[in-house]
Parts: sequence; C-alpha cells; structure tokens
Amino acid sequence: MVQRRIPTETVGRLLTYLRVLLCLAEQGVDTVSSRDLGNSCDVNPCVIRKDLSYFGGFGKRGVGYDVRGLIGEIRAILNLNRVMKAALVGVGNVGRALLANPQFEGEGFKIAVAFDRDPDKIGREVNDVVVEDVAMLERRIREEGIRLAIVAVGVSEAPEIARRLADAGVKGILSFAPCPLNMPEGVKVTCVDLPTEMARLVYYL
Amino acid sequence: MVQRRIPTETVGRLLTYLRVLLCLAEQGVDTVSSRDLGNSCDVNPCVIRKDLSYFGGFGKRGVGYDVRGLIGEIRAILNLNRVMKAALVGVGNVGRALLANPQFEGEGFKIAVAFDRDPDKIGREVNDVVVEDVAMLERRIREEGIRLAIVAVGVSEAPEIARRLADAGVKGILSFAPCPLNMPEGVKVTCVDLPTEMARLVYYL
DNA sequence: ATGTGTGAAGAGCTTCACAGCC
DNA sequence: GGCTGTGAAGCTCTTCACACAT
Repeated sequence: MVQRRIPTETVGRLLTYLRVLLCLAEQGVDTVSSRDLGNSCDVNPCVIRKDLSYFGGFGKRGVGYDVRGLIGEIRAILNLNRVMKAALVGVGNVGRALLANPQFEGEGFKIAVAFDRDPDKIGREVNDVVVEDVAMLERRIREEGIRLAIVAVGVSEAPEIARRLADAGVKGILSFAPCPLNMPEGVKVTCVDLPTEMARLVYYL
Repeated sequence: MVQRRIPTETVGRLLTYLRVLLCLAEQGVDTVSSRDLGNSCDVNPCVIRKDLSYFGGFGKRGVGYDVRGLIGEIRAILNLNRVMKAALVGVGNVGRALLANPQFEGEGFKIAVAFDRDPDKIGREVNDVVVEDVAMLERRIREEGIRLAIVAVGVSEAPEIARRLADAGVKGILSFAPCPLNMPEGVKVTCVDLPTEMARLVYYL
C-alpha cells in the first residue's frame, strides 16, 4: 500500500465503498466487481478502479475484489483500524440517540465521555457512559487524550463549546448546530444539517 | 438570474453560503464581503465570487453582498422559495426528533405525513402530525403529491420502503439507514451516516 | 471470456490577475 | 481604497481504451 497523491474526492468515495462493502459482508457476499460495487454506490466503475489503484492492486483480474479483504484495505488507508475515543457534548434528544446507537461501537468509535450543563443530567448513566459536568470538559479531554468530539448543543452555545474543545486539543468536530464555528487552522468541522440535505435533494428534483 | 452551466460543487457550496447567511441575518448583519463569507464557510473568496457570478452580479463593488438579498437569490436558484411537503417513514427515536425539529418548518420544509407499522403508534399525534399506517403509504403519497421523503426505519426494512416510495412517485430520499437503497434512475438518495462522517474526520486528523 | 490496472486524452473546476465600479 | 465580476491560465479529476492477468 503506497500512499501517493490522493484526490480529496477519493477519500469521500472510499467511505461510500466501505459502507456498501460492510453491507455485502453481512449478506455473506465474498467477491464483488467494480461494476456491481459501482451500481450500489452510484459511482462509475472506472472511478472505483482508479480510486483503489492509488493504493495498490487489491483485485483479481477476471474475478473482482474480495469483500473482506477490501474492507481491511480501505480501513487501513483511512486509519480506521483502531477504536477511536470521542467526546459528546450535549445529552439532549440527539445526544441520547447517539449514545444509544450501536453502530458507532461496531465501526471503530467509542463515546468515552459525555458532558452536559444540566445538573439533573450530570451523574446519570446513559449506555455505560456517565454524564459529566461540562465545566470539566478541558480537563477530561486532556486526561483521555481525545481528539474527536460531537457537539450536540444549541446554536447559542455551540461556538463557545467548539472553541473550548479546540483549545483542549480536539482536532475533529461533528456538529449538529446549524451555524459556523470559526475554528482555527488544523481543526476540521463537519456540520450535520438536515434541512440543508433536504434542500440539496430539492435541487435535483 | 441566468441559469447557465453550473458546476455540481457549486450547488453544495451555495447551500453552505445559505446556512451562514441565515446566521448572519439573525445576528443583524446587513452586508458581507466574499472574504468574510469565505472565512465563515472555509471557502476561498474567489470561489464564492465565481459561484455567484454564474447566476448574475448580486454584489456591490467596493461594498460586498447584501445579506438578505443574497439569501433570496440563493433560495431562488435552489428552488427553495416555496414550502415543500415531505413524508416521514418510521417514527422511532430519529423520526420523533425530526418531527420535533422546528428548523425544518423555518427553512421551507413541512413534514406533511408520517408513517409507522407499529399499531401502538398509528393514530397518535406527534407535533400536529398524525401517524398513519405504513400500509397506506402509496395512497397517501399520491394524494398529497409528495416528492420528498425521509426514511428513518431499520436496515432490514429500508430498501423495501424506499422502493415503495419511488414507485409512488417520490424523487428524493433522505435515508438514515446505513445501507444502499438501489433506486431507479431519477431518484436521488442522500444517506445520513454518522459513523461515516466521523471516519471522514479521522482521515483529516 | 471476464474484469482489473493504468497511461493518455479530455473535461471540469479552481486560481489568477486585473478591469470596472462604488 | 476596497471589493466585485470575469476571461484566461493552470490544475486536478474523470473518462477512455486497451494491455494484462485469471
């Protein structure tokens, strides 16, 4: 696996392939061709072969790709072979749903700490995670060496929380607040915004 | 507003601009330059000016863009000026959170019908929407003329539900099930998959 | 026969640089 | 002085076409 120049688009598509491959594996499929994978991912087969060839030849000519093998290769490329600790800030509707989601655990993520400001919630245990006081945020993030966080608080608090997370050493934030977070260089933010996703669909109607 | 050849990327960025502009408007900001907007969106100012110039000159030289005016223009470009009806299938954790989310209403979407298969849920009212039997899906979708749907059911049911929605005339699906839906040509699917978004962040760590 | 791997050609997007306007 | 609007240049990504392996 030689890591050369990788198009940014490729990274996004590798994630799509991984998602579909995990489904195929669960269905007991052993081998998949770039054509079949392309159909499921809505991606041109040429693109798939090119994407994978950036990292080496994982397929067998005349046959296709070994599903489990390819899952491993893509995980290696994307640094997903270890379980990664994450912090959750805000244990409301969204936060609780995330804690309850078994998919995270299954795919290499572990919500190791959760914070809220509500005294009624602090100390409560949700899915093996004890909710802690948000005042402890910086200290606990540093203690646990956490670099990934999920922000599930309101718009009025999100920018402040994000700044504190970044100061404490967090490098990646998944935010559910529909507002800009203005992070310093080196901190990557992904905003999960459902009305925006709906609007994107509208454009293609 | 002349609609020429628009890069696909531009559509995605227009959505980002819109999100940030809505925040600015709420903060009472009247005017914004491509540089300031670029900082908030993490996009090069040149790109913003180019994106907007595909549709006409919305800015004032030496000044910048009128925030409210630009919101209107982008909404017009993306066909977001009418309230759009949507269907929700699956009133579980995620489904209920969506029904409770006031953001949808505020941004031009109205969940007009909701379906579930659980007899205990059918007939219940959640945020002014009565949960209906999923058996009525095709009929109600056609009656309401709905073209947009949110799929919040499990992986085992999602492909079947999606197929039924497409057969009933739905053209855009926002899915929370982490599996391929294999839709026919002409139906656009967006998959909201949080572990995948987390994995994307990991790559940039 | 079937399907991958890959250089080369082609398409599309981004950056540049500066004219034009406030 | 400041900022937009836009052709042209530059670059990256995608598509093509075919050699090569099974």
